[in-house]
Parts: sequence; structure tokens; C-alpha cells
Amino acid sequence: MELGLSLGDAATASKPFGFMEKSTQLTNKANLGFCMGLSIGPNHTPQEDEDEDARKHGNHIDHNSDDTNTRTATIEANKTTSLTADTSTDSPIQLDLLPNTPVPRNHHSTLNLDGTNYEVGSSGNMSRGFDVNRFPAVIVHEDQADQDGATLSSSPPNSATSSFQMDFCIYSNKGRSGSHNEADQAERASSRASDEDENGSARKKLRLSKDQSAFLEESFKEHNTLTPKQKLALAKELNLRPRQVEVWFQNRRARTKLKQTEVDCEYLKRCCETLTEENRRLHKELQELRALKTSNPFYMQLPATTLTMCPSCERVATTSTTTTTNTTSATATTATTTTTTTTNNQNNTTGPTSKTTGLSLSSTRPRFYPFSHSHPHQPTA
DNA sequence: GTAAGCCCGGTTCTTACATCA
DNA sequence: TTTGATGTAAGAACCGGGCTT
Repeated sequence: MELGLSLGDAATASKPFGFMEKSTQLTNKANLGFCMGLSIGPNHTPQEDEDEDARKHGNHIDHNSDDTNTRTATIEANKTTSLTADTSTDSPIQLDLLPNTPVPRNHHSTLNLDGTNYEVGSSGNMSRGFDVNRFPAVIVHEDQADQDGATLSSSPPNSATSSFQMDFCIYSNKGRSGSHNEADQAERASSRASDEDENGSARKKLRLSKDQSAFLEESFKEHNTLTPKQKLALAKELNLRPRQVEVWFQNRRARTKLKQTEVDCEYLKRCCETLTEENRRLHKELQELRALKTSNPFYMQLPATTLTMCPSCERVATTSTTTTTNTTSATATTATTTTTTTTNNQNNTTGPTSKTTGLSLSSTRPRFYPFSHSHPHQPTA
């Protein structure tokens, strides 16, 4: 007499975890197989990148032709709608880098200097509109030309690009405490900018503004890799060096991968715990059945069921009519087994293209069918 | 075969923030 | 309550190696 024990698999193991639904979707989408449910987000082909590039450029052309308010409105809309924490593996993990509530516009006023709108904080100090990252546009562009050979013409002060850059300021001191407020940041930024001007050496590290990060995040959500055109466009849009944009995307991909690894690790941990618990339960059930056999041998005198595996479909069929031992747990187990086996067969037909972690529970486990199935092949005794 | 460009993993270093005396 | 020192996490930048064109 043989006993088949189902330890569950993709369909069942995913149930206890809410986030596995996303992983399953992802699995289907990214063709990575169940076991990991891994995805680093959609991979884009160069053609897709070109398409997105064209589409994005279409939008940005509109941006460039629009006035500052349109740009600001777009950014504000993006801030409130898109930048939410999302651990879905269907899309890159997005971190909420922005304040939840937009700060009223009356927290700042606007100066118009040489046709350029400069934002002034409520305290009267120049706020992040003077972030050194976009402070000396001419210097940045010269740097771009030096580093990347790109010939980006500096925008005139009253151009749309310039207005957009200056409108990328933070409107209040919200989100900072202590001495690290926007005024101090602007002061330090101005100091560093002056140092850079004096020394002529580029700063090594500095923080991107929240709006710059938000804009990069939006771009990252559209495409997690950059074409040279996209990189230059983003750099020009944010008044950053192309190298900065490139590095930001590299770091962003690394962060996404790290986060995904953490999620996968957590999932595998839970999966292991679930399987351990299932194994424990089934062992207990087995002991109960054995105890039942010992205490009540009448059931065991019934004709034994012989299980035979069909070589073509790898299904196990019975050669004689099975008697019902009529334990509820056994019925539940067989039902589960039937369901999972169907899934296994489907997985097998998809071929070995999917990535596995070696923890697959379905590929090598024999299928147990307590009832004879209607396969055309008659199992051999 | 070689150079250029890109990406990735790892690392360094700066910055912002929290905690505590 | 304020302030300075300290620890820590996050992020920007760098480096070296591998891969592709």
C-alpha cells in the first residue's frame, strides 16, 4: 500500500501570501516560473525604448512649448498620483520620496529676475530653486561637453527649460526638522557652488532635490534603462550632467534589485515555513492512519490499491476500485493533489525556460491519483 | 583584435535624520 | 527646552570587470 502526500505547490502555496498574487502575475508576464516569482520589471527591447523615447519626447516637446505653469502642474500631478510605495514586482519598486500632501502655493513667492522665475521661500531665503545642481547652467553644459561630448546649448534665461528648472523648487520647509531646513540647504548649496566656482573642481557628491528625484522616478517607471537620447533629454530637463542621470539610473536599478531580493527572501522564508508546517501536519496524519490501521485492521483487509504511473503522462492510476477510507483529511489531501497535479502538467508543457531556484516542489514529485483517471492508456499492472 | 559604451556589483563618502546626554 | 556629539540609513559617485557593438 502506498500513500501519496501532497506538500502543495505553486497554486496552493501561493495562497497564504497576499503578495504572491502579484508574483504570480509577474511570473506569467516575465516568464520566470512560479518558484521564485521573480521579476525585475519589464525588460524593454531597444525598439520599445525607441518607441518610448519618441512618445516621451512628444510629451516633452509639449512641455518645452508650454509655459512654466503647465510644467509645474504636470509635476504636481505626478507627485500626487504616481509616486506611491509599491512593491509590486510587475513594475519597478517605487519609493515614496515625496510629501503626501502638496504644500500650498502661498508658502512661497516668485521673483522674476531677468525673465526667470526664482522661487523664494516663506522665510525670505532662496529655497531650492537655487539648488547648485541647476545653478550655473552654463557650467553644467560645459561639463557635459567635456564629459560626454554632448553639445547641449545652454538655454536662455527666459526659455521654457530655464523656467522649468527654476520652478523645480520646494515650496516650503516641510519634511525637514532641526537645522536642516531649506534655507540652510540653499545656503550650503550656494556655499558649495561658490567653492566650485573658486576651485574649479566639480563637487563629488550632492543630493538631488526631491523634484529632480521625482522626475527621475517618473522616468524610471516608464523605462528602467536609458537610451543616449533619453539620458541627454533628462539631463537637459533637470539641468544635471548626463553622467549624473546615468548614475542615478544605475543606482536605482540596484536599489530595485536589492528590494526585490529582500521581497523574494521573505517570500521564500514564508514558503519554507508553510511547507514545514504542512509536512508536520501530514506526518501527523500519516501516524493517525497507521494507528487506525493497527487498531482497526478490518479496513486493511480490503483489496489493496495498486498505483501505477503512466509513462506518457506521468500520472498515477489505480488498477482496482479504491475503497473509501472516509477520513476527511484524506479527502482534502486528495483534492488538493488533483488540483496541483493539473498545474504541474501545465508547467511541464511550458518547457524548461522558466527560472527555478531548485526549490520546485512540482517537477520531480510523483503524481498521486487516488482514483483511476480516464486516461486512454490503461495502466499496466 | 581593439576601442568605446554600457551595465553591474561592490565600495566609498556625503548627507540627513534620530537619539541621547 | 536647547544644543552638540554620535550612530545610522540612504543616496550620489566612483571603480573595476564583463559584455556588446
